[in-house]
Amino acid sequence: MSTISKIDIDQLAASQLTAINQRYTKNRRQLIEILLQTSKPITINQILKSNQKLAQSSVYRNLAVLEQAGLVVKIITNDDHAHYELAEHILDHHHHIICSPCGEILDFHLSEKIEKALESSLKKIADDFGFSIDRHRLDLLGTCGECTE
Amino acid sequence: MSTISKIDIDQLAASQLTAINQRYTKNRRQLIEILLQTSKPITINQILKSNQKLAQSSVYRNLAVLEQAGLVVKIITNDDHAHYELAEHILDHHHHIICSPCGEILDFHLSEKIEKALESSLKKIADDFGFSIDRHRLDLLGTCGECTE
DNA sequence: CCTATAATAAGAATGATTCTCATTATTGCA
DNA sequence: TGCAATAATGAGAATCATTCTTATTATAGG
Repeated sequence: MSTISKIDIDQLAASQLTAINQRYTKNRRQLIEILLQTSKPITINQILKSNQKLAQSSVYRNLAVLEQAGLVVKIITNDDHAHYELAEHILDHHHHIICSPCGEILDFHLSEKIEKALESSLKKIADDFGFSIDRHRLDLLGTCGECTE
Repeated sequence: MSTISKIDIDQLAASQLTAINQRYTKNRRQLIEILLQTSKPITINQILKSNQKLAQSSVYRNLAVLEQAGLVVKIITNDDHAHYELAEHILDHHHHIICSPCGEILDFHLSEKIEKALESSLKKIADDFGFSIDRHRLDLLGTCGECTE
């Protein structure tokens, strides 16, 4: 669990937005706030439900801006709706366990040992392919307890 | 690299389709054939280009059927177009390295040692979450050599 | 307090994917 | 082999998440 405070995130958000010539507006603050309060990736519809005053088009646009600023990550699965969560330097490095039937996504962590081993492996592989790597992602796909019952 | 032969795949395909009350028709044969000849996941548009006689709606429908039969896997990334490839029991277990700028996807393999360690870790995690797991996927996201130049 | 510029939000447009349905192919049985 | 009965096909329409447009509103800096 991350221990970053609200004020730190505001400073971070402001500086990362400034870096790409964007402002840290009220709407964008609210999006960060909502994502901070949620412990798992959520959809645009869930965001709109949690704050009825937000305009759909603005939420789409602002999440894209926040993603460009590196503050938010867009998660695409086989579900119809994209999910969003805060970037890993705000939360922490983690992976996703996804329920295919209902689309829910939860975060999980690998042990440090395996994570390290994996990372060094991936670094070599990226070199072999002539890729420069931004990040890796690891998903577990299955069915949650509720959907099994 | 897999050494499964064409005839084996036809038998496999026929039996897995039969299992879900579907036929192994000419169109579906051709899709399997195209995917077999390609060494990386491809989009519907690429499939349509490689065989101009296929109808778009049929390709969509039949790939969905082949996916239900467990013969084909649909790969969704942040790219606009889904990619498709043969299932892992036909190819073999592997992961994807994805170029974000151009959307290309290539296959890579982890060493057996790391793959095993990862799998046993993931099994425990799935139990903790009360999930039954179908599979895991690991993606490397970055920029390929061509897009860097 | 002004002015220039950026952000907002309502609704239109886009486009990948899915659906509809009339036509064509396939299967199993007589 | 011929005949239903049923499934697959394919052309185009429909869907729907997402993106774009544009007039209005907010913001920053002099």
